[in-house]
Amino acid sequence: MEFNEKQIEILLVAEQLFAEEGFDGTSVREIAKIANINVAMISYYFGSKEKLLEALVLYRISGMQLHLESLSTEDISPIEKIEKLISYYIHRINSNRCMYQILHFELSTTKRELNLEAFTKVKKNNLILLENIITEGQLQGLFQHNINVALIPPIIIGTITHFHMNKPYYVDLLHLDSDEKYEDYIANELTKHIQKTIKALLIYED
Amino acid sequence: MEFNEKQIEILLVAEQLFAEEGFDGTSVREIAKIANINVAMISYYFGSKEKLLEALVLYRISGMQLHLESLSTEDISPIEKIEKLISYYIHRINSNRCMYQILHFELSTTKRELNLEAFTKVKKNNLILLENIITEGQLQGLFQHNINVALIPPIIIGTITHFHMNKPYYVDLLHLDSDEKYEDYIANELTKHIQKTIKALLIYED
DNA sequence: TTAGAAATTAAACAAACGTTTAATTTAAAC
DNA sequence: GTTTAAATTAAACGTTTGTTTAATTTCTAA
Repeated sequence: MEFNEKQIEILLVAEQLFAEEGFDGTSVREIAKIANINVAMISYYFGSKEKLLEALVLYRISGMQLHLESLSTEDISPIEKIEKLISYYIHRINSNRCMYQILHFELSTTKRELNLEAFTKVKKNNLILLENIITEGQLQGLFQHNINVALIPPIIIGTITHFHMNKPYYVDLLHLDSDEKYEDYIANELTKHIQKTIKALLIYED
Repeated sequence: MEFNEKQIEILLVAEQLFAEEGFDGTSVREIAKIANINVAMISYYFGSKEKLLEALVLYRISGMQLHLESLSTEDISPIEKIEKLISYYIHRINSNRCMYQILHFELSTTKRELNLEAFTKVKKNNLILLENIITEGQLQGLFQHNINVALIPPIIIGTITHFHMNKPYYVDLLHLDSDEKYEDYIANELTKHIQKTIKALLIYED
């Protein structure tokens, strides 16, 4: 599926609005107004509001796969690989914040049936990559053996997502009184915190 | 604010629907139908759909404070206190799953301005409790000192929330092919996993 | 038993919704 | 320059939305 400039403009406007106000909280007229097009263009291009959402999800997820295949073969320690993997992870969630927000809702609503196979595939691929790194670390005697690898991504994704969702609360609590400070905090403190947590979990003797 | 049986029935129906289909995805007629009342009763009792949401949030949050004041003075080790705190935490999120789902969305939407002071207060209280336990552990030489306490709740809440939101994915991945298995997994594996993670983080030497 | 308040109802309200229509403009191909 | 297809438009479509009205029933207290 390929889109022209106008279609992409509509997709981007829809993405932001869907993230901010929810799919059901966003009207096609709102999208059309901000994208500077006629309402009918949405049906004309995408068929319907719901198909617009499907197109958007597909458009974003296709570009979401981590480009980390090379990581497995890099000549650095498993610990460094974990650190790299986590910062890539965080970066991806950060740069796809709106889409994650949308998916979060769509995953838990019974209203629509989105085909999220592509998303599942991405997640499973990343899990295998993580498993490989951990196995490598275990073979080198660096990591413990009784580790539930499937529950590591939830820590990473969950923590960041929760942080984003409760932005006002953490902005207040941590005095992040500018967008720059907020972004910096995620890129530094929060990233380090998660890296440290996962490292601790891998090394910690139960 | 006190509610009679009929009002509570409406609140409970609304809670489930708001969680499943979102606030904007739920119509007052749908609520009325399931709650077996006339649509006008919602306006009659609560004023409006939006005020119904406000009432619901208030109704739930008021009963949400963890009853853990006693935990500080219990005669168990800081590690055990942390473990207890986490399982209480998880239990609370589990038994307030719908409300968390609703709050998650309402916190990140710009559509409505909910007064969530009460919720913030609960969170801040729990943070203080956590800080006290960690300080106690540090004084006993059990925990490290360079710990960002404010970032510990996000790990706990974020991980569980993420797990719930991606239920279909984890049901498939972990073969949790019945509701009982799913609940058991949260109460056992996932809870232990989070406890282990936090303990590791507190003990791990950077 | 009766008066008054509270609860409940069906119907109507205007506004907003997603979508379609039919007419018109723009662009591309010959 | 003409023809044909694609893009764009304003208007209208039928539903559904949250809310209000006004009439009626149920309950409560004197």
